Amino acid sequence: MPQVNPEVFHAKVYDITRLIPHGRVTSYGHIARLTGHPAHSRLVGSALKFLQDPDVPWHRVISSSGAIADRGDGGEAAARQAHRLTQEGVTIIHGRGEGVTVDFAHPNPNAKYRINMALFGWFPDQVHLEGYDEPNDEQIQDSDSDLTEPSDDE
DNA sequence: TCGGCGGCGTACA
DNA sequence: CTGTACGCCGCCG
Repeated sequence: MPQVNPEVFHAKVYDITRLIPHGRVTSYGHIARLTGHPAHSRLVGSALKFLQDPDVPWHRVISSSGAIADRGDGGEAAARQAHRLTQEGVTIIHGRGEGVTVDFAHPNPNAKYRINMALFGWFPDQVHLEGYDEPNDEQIQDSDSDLTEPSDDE
């Protein structure tokens, strides 16, 4: 397994996220798999967290359980995410039934938003990324040819 | 060096 | 269904 190149990994996460179709959702874990690092699901969330590029539809990435991840901020972030998805036509299951009107302006901290993954899930086995050698492989080539140097300078 | 802590995921009770 | 326990791995104190 190649080491994780943070910059490449983040770039891949953003590129893959950009490929999620309008009105569909996928999971952190699936994006991690598509980057070639299936065990880095948490890093996917981390990458999306400090995301600033408005061109990346971060709101289309949810937990594999179909629930919108709770950021522990009083439910505001999750509410925003649910709201944006609603605007895309994604049905948010809120509480006891589908199509329940949600007051996104006053999110309930205990509110949990779920999505029917069978309907809106987008889980391609593979995606084509431009600018990378191989979809599932980022071979560390000459980028770090400093192996002649022992790591004593750090 | 160590120990928590994540926009997680899976397995079980 | 909910709650707990781990594994995961980079980051930060």
